[in-house]
Amino acid sequence: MKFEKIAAPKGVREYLPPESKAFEWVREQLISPARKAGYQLMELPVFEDTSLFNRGVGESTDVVTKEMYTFEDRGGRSITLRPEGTAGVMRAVIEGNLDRGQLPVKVWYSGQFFRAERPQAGRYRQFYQVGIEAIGIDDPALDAEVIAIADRGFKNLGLKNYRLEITSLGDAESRAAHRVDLLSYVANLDLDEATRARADLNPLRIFDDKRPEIKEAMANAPILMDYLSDHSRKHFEAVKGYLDDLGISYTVNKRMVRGLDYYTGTTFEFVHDDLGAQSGIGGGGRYDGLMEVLGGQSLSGIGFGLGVDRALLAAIAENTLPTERFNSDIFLIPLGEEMKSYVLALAEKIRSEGFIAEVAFGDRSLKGAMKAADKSGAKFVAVIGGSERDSGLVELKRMSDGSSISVKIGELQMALGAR
RNA sequence: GUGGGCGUAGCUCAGCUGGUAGAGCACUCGGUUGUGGUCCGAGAUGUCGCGGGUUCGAGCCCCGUCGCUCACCCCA
Repeated sequence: MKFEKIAAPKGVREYLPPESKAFEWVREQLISPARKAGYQLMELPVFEDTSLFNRGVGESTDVVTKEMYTFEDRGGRSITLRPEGTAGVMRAVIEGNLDRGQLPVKVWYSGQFFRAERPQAGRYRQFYQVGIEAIGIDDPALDAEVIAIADRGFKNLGLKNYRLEITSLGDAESRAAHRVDLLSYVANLDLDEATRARADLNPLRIFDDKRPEIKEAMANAPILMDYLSDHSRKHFEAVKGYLDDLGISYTVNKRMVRGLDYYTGTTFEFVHDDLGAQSGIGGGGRYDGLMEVLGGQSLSGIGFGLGVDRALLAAIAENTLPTERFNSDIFLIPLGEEMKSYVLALAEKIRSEGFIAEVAFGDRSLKGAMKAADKSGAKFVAVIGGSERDSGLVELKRMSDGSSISVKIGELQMALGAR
């Protein structure tokens, strides 16, 4: 009987050893600046009530209209695999009453997100993001710190070929004024059907079109930044000032568009130059109406999401990954069946001292076991047979140069630490 | 969802104008008594993505399909 193989679902990105080590490292570099800034972990479900995203992310967004993994569960509830992180965090903050305590609420998260898009380089149906949210304080200094935390993560990775673009999408008042003028401008353009449909959903989208003829047509379109209210303008100027003081370089992109409806005010994007079409490695911004829309208080918030998969691709492109591979400290080879139990116990003891100890399994020849030890990258090897057990002495062999010393079995841990 | 490119051993690939599959690396074992990385020898591994067609005969040609990949779109 031969069974057919089952492949992974389309578009998922998996990280297997040895590559998983690089993934783990990248994720840690990206999130450690948030921990150091006092952000605390929030561990959330990967699926939520569908209406959370419909309302939170926005009915007009592509994410909601055509990219969500939505299904009915056994209780007849409509469930969606989370396509982004902010809506879920806000839901949990409201539900857990975190907004009733000390503000700002500062949390970080890490995990998988899901969008049913056509996969391509750097774009997967299940992808990994780390992110932070700071909720409840509307202070431009906080905006600057949030951006600085993201930037620090990328710097931790050793990345250089990326840039930070910022803009302000203004408050509701600024946007309403702009929208009127933009709609009438776009109405006079000669657009194809698909583009017209996108324009009707959200006219800002047309700013993001990559086709030269569209870019040209939009050259004289009204820019949101020219419609900012006094409050929005002052806030944005202050953010830029803080970034300057922090020595974080940026360019103001007046035509930046974000695909999630909740963004307001300060909005930013990190773009890497070596990644092909999917070049955004992180992005975020302020979302002033979101909590209220989700049934909570009217509090402002700001946060970001960083793409772990893409950051890893960027680190590979810039060749900044650390080169050391997985190494155990010692590889123990039991000689014969009767020594296995003794060696398993010895391995446990060595591990309890904080060392990484592996055991040779299977009844292979000593030569085969030595090969396995070599491939494991172990720094030391010890062969343990009856004579070692009886004498209490073992040859501790250093794999890098083949030298060995005789040590007492009971003092193996000390020898590992010393050498 | 729309296009382009590609699908041969675990990996990277070769396969002449169609004659029923190969290399390198990796893997396993061995080169005599309990010690790896080099070297030598031996071995295992493929429904040539899948289905159909043309042909005496298809990995090579045709059609379809699935998958991967890149781009559009969108975004992390």
